[in-house]
Amino acid sequence: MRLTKGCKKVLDVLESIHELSSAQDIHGRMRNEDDKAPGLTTVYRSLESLVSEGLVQAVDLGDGERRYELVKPGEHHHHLVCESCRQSVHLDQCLIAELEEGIRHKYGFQVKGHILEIFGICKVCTAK
Amino acid sequence: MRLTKGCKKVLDVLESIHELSSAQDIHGRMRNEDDKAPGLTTVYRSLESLVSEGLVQAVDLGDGERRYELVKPGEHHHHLVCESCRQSVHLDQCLIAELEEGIRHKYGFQVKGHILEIFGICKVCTAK
DNA sequence: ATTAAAATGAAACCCATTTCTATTGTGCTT
DNA sequence: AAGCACAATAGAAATGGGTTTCATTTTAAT
Ligand SMILES: [Mn+2]
Ligand SMILES: [Mn+2]
Ligand SMILES: [Zn+2]
Ligand SMILES: [Zn+2]
Repeated sequence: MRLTKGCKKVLDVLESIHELSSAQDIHGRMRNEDDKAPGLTTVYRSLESLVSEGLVQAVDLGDGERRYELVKPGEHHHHLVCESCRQSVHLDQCLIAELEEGIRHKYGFQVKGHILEIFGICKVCTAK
Repeated sequence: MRLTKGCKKVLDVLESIHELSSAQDIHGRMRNEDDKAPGLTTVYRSLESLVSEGLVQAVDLGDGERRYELVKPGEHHHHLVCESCRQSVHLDQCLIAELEEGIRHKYGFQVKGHILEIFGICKVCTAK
């Protein structure tokens, strides 16, 4: 599968941001610097492709607005999301992968995926 | 805080189900057995109270529809959700609680809460 | 019984996402 | 170069869960 023009623009934005961004954030940025950038529908479609390609991960923070970010191809990670400043710490390793074997043994359950996000107050905000 | 009539009806339904149910599920059930059961708004409000009382937990499976279930007061747990039959295994202990101390040490991040759900194929569905 | 506070239901509203339809762009064939 | 088939796109409209608003009904307190 090929990267369409829309996908490339979305990738550009994601490369320049490096924070979790919603589809609308991304679309807004694109439209800021170029009035005739792809429409919102195309952004959604591009994100869908990029996610299934493993170049981007979708993150669900439970607030009804999915966020996206670049990841190392095929990998994923989780976050410590600060409820005060909304910044997040991007964890370097998945805490769940190592549990999969145990879960399969104990419950006969084949793990295919998971959601994990941790909320709280970050170091900076605690200091204030 | 007192349990209103609406809350009690919602609790009744949740006691009788013992599976993750959406607000609309719950409302539907209530309306099935009683045409003039509380409206959907009241169901949402009741769930909100019950959650903040710690009697019910809200579960986010990332599909935009929150589910609810009774829990031991003040406790919470996570699930292995089967993508084939949609049933879930209710885990007996939280896998994250024990990591909190480490996270605080390593990142200076005070953990307040988290989302964790695991998806895959359950034992029964694998057998088929 | 009177009155204030809490709970309720119907409808309006919100907003991210999806669907639908018409249009445009791209590559390939002749 | 012109024609054709198909993928990609835009934009509007529909969807759908959830929340807000507000008038009305219940409940509790005096
Ligand atoms: Mn990240
Ligand atoms: Mn459960
Ligand atoms: Zn993970
Ligand atoms: Zn937990």
